Amino acid sequence: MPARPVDPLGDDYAYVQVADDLERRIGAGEFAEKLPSERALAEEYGCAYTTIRQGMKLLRERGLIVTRQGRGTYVRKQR
Amino acid sequence: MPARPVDPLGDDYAYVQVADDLERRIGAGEFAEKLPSERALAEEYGCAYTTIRQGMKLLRERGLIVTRQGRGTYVRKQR
DNA sequence: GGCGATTTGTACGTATGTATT
DNA sequence: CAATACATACGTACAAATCGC
Repeated sequence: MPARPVDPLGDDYAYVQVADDLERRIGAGEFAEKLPSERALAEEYGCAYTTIRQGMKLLRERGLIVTRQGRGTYVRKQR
Repeated sequence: MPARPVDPLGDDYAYVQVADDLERRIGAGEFAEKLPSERALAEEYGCAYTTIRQGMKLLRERGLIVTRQGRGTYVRKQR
């Protein structure tokens, strides 16, 4: 279940595409608990580190993940 | 009532300093209704445009301002 | 309606700081 | 102490919305 790389011509902004695709992958159970590092995701999605961070912020606001400095980003147990 | 430029050695992060100082100036009634442009504020505060944007975001979350693309940023009528 | 000027929005790449392992 | 990972900050470029002429 690989990442769907960001489409620069897509209707949505890159960071929204990232957030939506990560949400899809999380929903599919791809990340049991911990997500790859932000830099690794940037490579996977073919976009900038800062764009990944914008997407992650969206997911935090959606309540899907929790991020801790120096540790990583984790899938939030349901709710 | 000039801006208090960002202090790189301050306890708070630059973007928090910006937000706090703008809140102070808003409270003092310096901006009747419209704030200077983000780029102008960046010059005033001696920091990057993107840092101003982070501070503005904080102020939006605090409910103090409203921002509209192409128009500008406005002081929110109390509530 | 067009055009340019202004202003906010998104995106990039990089550097450095801070926390955890 | 070193490696890893997130956080902040910078500067730049271009896109998109708005406004005035």
